Amino acid sequence: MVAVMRRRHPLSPTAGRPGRPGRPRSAAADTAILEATRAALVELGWSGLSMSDVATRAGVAKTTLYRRWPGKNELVVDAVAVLFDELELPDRGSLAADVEGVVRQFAALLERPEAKTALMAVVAESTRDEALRARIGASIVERQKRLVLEGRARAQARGELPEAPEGGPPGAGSAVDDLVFDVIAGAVVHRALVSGRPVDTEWVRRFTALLLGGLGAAGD
Amino acid sequence: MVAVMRRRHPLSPTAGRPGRPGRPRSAAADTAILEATRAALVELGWSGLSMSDVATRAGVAKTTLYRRWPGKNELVVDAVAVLFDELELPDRGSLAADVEGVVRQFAALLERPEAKTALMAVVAESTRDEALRARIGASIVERQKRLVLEGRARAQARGELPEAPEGGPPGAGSAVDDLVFDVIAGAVVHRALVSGRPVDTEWVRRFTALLLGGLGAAGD
Amino acid sequence: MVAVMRRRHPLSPTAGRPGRPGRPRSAAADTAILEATRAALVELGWSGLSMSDVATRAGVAKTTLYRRWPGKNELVVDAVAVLFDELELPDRGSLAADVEGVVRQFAALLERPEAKTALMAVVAESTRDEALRARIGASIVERQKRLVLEGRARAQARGELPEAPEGGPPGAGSAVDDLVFDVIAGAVVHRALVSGRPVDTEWVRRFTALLLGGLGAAGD
Amino acid sequence: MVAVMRRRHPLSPTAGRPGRPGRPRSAAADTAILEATRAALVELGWSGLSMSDVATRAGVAKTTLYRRWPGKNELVVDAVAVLFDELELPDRGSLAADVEGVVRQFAALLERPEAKTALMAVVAESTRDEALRARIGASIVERQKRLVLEGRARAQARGELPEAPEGGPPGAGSAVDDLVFDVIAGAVVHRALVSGRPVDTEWVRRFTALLLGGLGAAGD
DNA sequence: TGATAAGCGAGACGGTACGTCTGGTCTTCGA
DNA sequence: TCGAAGACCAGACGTACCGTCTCGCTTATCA
Repeated sequence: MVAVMRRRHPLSPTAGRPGRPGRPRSAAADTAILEATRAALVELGWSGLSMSDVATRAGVAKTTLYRRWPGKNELVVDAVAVLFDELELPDRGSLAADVEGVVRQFAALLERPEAKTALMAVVAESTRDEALRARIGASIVERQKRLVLEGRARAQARGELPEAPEGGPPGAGSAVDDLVFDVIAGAVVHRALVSGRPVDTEWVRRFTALLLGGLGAAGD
Repeated sequence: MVAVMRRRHPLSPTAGRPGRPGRPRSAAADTAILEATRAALVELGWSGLSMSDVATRAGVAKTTLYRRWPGKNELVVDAVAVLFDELELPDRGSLAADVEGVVRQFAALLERPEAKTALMAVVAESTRDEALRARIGASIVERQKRLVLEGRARAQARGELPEAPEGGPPGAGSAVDDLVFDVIAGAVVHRALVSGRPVDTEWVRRFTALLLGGLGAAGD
Repeated sequence: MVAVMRRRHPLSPTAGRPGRPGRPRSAAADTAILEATRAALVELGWSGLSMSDVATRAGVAKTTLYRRWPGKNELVVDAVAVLFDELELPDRGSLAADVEGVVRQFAALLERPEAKTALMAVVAESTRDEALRARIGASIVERQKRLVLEGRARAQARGELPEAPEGGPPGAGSAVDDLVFDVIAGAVVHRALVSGRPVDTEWVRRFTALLLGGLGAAGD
Repeated sequence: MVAVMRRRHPLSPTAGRPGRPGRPRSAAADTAILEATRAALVELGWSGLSMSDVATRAGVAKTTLYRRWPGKNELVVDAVAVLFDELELPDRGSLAADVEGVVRQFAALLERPEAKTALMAVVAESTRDEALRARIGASIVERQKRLVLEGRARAQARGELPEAPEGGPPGAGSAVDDLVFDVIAGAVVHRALVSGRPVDTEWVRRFTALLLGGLGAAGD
């Protein structure tokens, strides 16, 4: 017997079954709010962004914001999550080329000011907010990780990597997938945001070489 | 002939040569403030921390805080920087063991709640504040990077790694050092804070294998 | 064609026509704030009164204060102005008795600690703030002056004073009215607050005799 | 047997018998401080004046101020008191002319911005500070009142007024003197600062007529 | 001549209030 | 029932002054 909880802040904020009584929520408001949030992030950065300001930019009342998102953290996660929808991994013919592609995609994202300032901030907040961490995982991290899984599957199809021996669910990701993902995403983020140096061709080449060179050793 | 600039907020806030007129700054206040900051971070996290609260905890007036640090960002950097002073790398006899040691040190630090909540937050802020980035680099990043440089030098002394062919200054770090540092620090941070999974023995083993396996390939 | 200006701080702070959108201002807050202001004046005096303290006493947020009054000066003027609403001049049958009545009314007001400490202070501030002077004039001075005009009109009706020959608006007050008002109010205030002596029966008798004795001479 | 109290803040701040050990107080500092106080009053008004600012203007440390005056109130009283030393009453030949002279002297003083802003303010403060009231009385009020006493004595010498029947000390001032002083000073102050109108020739003429006309009646 | 004592500048100190801003909530009206 | 508007409480922000203190130094008197 599962009690159906009344979720006040669903991931898709406007949702709500159609047959519900009363005036339906404006879908246009959602779009305007998320756009306004990204614009505010670009202009003011994470710490300069305020809910009131977003409401004003979006031409919306503060109540409307709080009815859809519980706070600044969640709003920003949703606002930048759409940027990660654009991530794609065209087949470049070899594992090495695909890895370079992934790295460049991550790096390109991190150069967008709205992503740069927001990502680290919401991760920081998520260290004390389990629900926020889950939202980030679902909206952002999984979208990134998908690329890694795709790349691995493609390489196995090409015969560049052996088939995974383990019997987990096919799309779930093994321990090696997790490791590779942490290494790729972590290294790029650290290079770009902590070391503050460009993710340029030379660096991508070296990094890819290191990763591929080490891949065999990590599988055991 | 270099003009010595009057730094208003030096890294060591109390400094100032002794002959300066006026009542000297209380060194005890510095200690109390930094301790109070760490305590507040543990209890309230980054976003819950307020300058007023730190002042109250430290038994100090708000003016005393602002006289020494320009804002919350800088204060927190200094408060957590001392945690990185404890980092050490005992010689464990082999490169692999030393890498595992470094990884564990980083991971242990990131488990401390004051570091966990603060590090990502100040990095996020630093994306829009060049001075803050420099302060983080000097106080925190360099302290971490030192371990990598030491480990590499030790491995070279043992003959596990070839002598670096390039002629830069010995302690400065080559492109490979930078890469290795970004990979290690980035992967550990990503594992711990983004993926939200433990940096356990198994993971450390796999990661070290990957890194060492790839090291030769990245050197070119 | 007169542009209607949007007054941010009208004399009656809560005003605003009913059709205005948004939550209306709480009328109860107004009352509580003005009462709290008078209480704080009695306890702490003008210089000890602080906006924060008034807000706390009134059980109101500071923003609510500042939304209605631009500062301490204006708040205090409004808070003490209501004391002057109680001023009345019952007909005592003769000009001399009426003058004594006015004098006693003024003196009684100046014995109230909230008026004593506030009146001089806001007048002092008004020497460098034209808007404040206007507010004081409308809220306080005019209320006092009305008594003088009434007393004069009554005396004329009784035949104790000749009809005013000049043709100004009947209620506006002539130069003699102004002079008499300045003499009465000024003398009482000076006696009470500067000389620091009681406005007792003897003094009132002497003062009234002086004023009435001189009235004829001043009319030319 | 009167215990000689060690007065920490004598009226003449620099005083102190010459034989006292230690470095004597700088008399130049006194002058500079009082001048700086008047300048600050002109520029910033009473409420804008701060001890720190006065110290800076006078080229003096804050400690030096507080060693001489207990606070802003007392400092300002002393600073404006010297303006009242200039008051003089040349013999103009008749009581009426002398009264007009006194009135003009008061009015001229009240037109000086440093006096205008300071006088009412310190009187307001004095309503809750007995010592301050005494200081104002001695430094300011008595200096004004002296003119009234002189004028009365002169008129008696001329035969314009009867000799006072009472046998009090000659310079002390009778009840009528007190009344006349309160009427003159009060009316002028009220006209200038409360009503906010000029003390011009016409007003002075009318006021003097009223006062002299009423003088006989008040004496009983 | 040297000890003693006070004054002096500079500036840090613990406090308090300022007036503004933001976070979330609540209350009104009109759609 | 939603949405816009805006008032509401709470509390942090960073600044300004308050009046006191702690320095190192100077300038007097007295022994």
